[in-house]
Amino acid sequence: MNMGYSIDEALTAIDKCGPKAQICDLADFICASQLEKKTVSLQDPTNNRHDASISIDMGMMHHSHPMTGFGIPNEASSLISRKLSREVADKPYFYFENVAIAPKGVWNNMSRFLYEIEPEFVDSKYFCAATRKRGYIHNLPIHNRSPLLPIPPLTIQEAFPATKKWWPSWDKRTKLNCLLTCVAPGTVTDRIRKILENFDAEPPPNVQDNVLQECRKWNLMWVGKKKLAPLEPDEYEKLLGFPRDHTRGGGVTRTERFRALGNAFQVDTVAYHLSVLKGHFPNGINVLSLFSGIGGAEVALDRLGIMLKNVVSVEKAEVNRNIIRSWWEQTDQRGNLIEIDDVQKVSSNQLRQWMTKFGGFDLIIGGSPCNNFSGSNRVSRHGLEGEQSSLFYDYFRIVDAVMDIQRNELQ
DNA sequence: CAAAGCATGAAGTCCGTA
DNA sequence: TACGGACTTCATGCTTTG
Repeated sequence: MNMGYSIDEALTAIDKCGPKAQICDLADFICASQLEKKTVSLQDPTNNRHDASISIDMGMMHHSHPMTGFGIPNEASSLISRKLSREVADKPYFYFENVAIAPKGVWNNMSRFLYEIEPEFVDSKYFCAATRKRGYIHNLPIHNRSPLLPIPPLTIQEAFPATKKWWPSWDKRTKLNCLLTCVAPGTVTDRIRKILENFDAEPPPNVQDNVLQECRKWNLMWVGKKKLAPLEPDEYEKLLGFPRDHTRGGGVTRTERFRALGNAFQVDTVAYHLSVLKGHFPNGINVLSLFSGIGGAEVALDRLGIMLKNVVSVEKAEVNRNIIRSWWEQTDQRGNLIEIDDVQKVSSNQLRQWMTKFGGFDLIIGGSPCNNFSGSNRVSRHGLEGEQSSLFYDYFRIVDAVMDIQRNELQ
C-alpha cells in the first residue's frame, strides 16, 4: 500500500464537517435521508423519451439511468437543482472524475470523502460516437451549461465517413464501445476475415451474431470488404475531442498513445460541465490539475476560451508531461505552466506557496487512477485500496488542504 | 533493450420473464 | 421479487520481435 494519507486521518478530517452533514441535497425535490432510501422520478416536460431518474441509497450507489447526469445538451433538465453545503459552495471549484462501473462501495466511499456530494454519472455517448461511462463529483453550478462547438459527429458512420461503404447492413451499431488502453490483436481480425471469406454475399445469422459479438468485444470498425480493424490512435484523438496529432511525435510510441488516450477525458463531456465557468475569469484562471495525463482538462478549458493563467500540472509519466508541454507551446499559451511529477510530493506548504503567489486556485481538476476499479483488470481489481487507485486519498488530501488554506489564510 | 504482440475472466449492470 | 442470460469494461503480465 502506498498511501500518503491514512484512512483514519482522512476520516478525522471528514468529521470536521459535522457528524451527519446533509451536504448534498437536491433542493425542492429530494430530501435524502441517511437511513432510508428514496427514489424520485422526474418527468421531463419537454421530452418524453425517458425519465431522468435519480436514486439515492446510502447503502449502495446507483447510477442514474440512462446516465445523463444533471443534464446533457438538447435535453431539458431545468427541474434538477441541488444545494451544496457552505463548505463547498464557494470557490475553489473542484472536479473529480473516475470510471462509473467500479467495485461495490467505491463510489460511496469517494462521495463520503468529497463532502458527500452526489456523483453525476454521464455516458459520453451523448457527446461523441463512443460510449464512455464516467462519474463526476464536483461543486460547479449545473445550470446554463453549453456544449463545445462544433458538435462532434454522434454516430460511427458520421465520424468516419470513409468506412461507411464497407459497413454491412446487418451490423446495426451506431456507437463504439469504450476506448480502452489496448486494442485487438491481429489474430482476432485475421480470424474473422477468414471466416467471412467463406461466404459470397451475406453470411448466415449465426455467423453474423458471432462476428458482431467480436466486433463489440474488441471495438472493431469496417475498413474494407469483409475486413475489420481496431481504431488507430488518431481516431482515438478525434473521438475524445483532442486536437489531431495531440499525442503524436516527440518520441511517443504507438503503445504509449493507446495507453495515454485510453486513460483520458472525453473533452466535450468535461467541457460541457466546465462551461459554466465561461466569463467568470476574464483575467484568466488558476488551475491545479491532478493526474493530468495528456491534459484533457487544459484542452477543455482552452477550447472554452478560458485563459489559462497559472496551471500546476501533476503527472507521473514523463511522456504525458511532454505531451502537455508540447501542446502548451503549440497553442501559444501566455500563462505559466508548472509541471510536477508526483502528487505525493505536493505538500500543504507547497500548496500554500503557490496559492500565496497566485492568489489561490480557482479550480482543482483531475481523475485519480482507475487501474484497480476497471473491469478490464483481470489481475488486481482491488478497489479503493489498490496500489494505484488508493492515490484517490491524495486527491482528497490536496483538495481539502486547498479548501482549508483558502478559507483560513487567504480570505 | 525498447516496443509491439498477445492471452488472460471476473464482476458488475441491464433487461426480460416467471 | 427473483432469476437467468446478454452485455460491457480508463488493464496486467508474459512473450516475441527488431
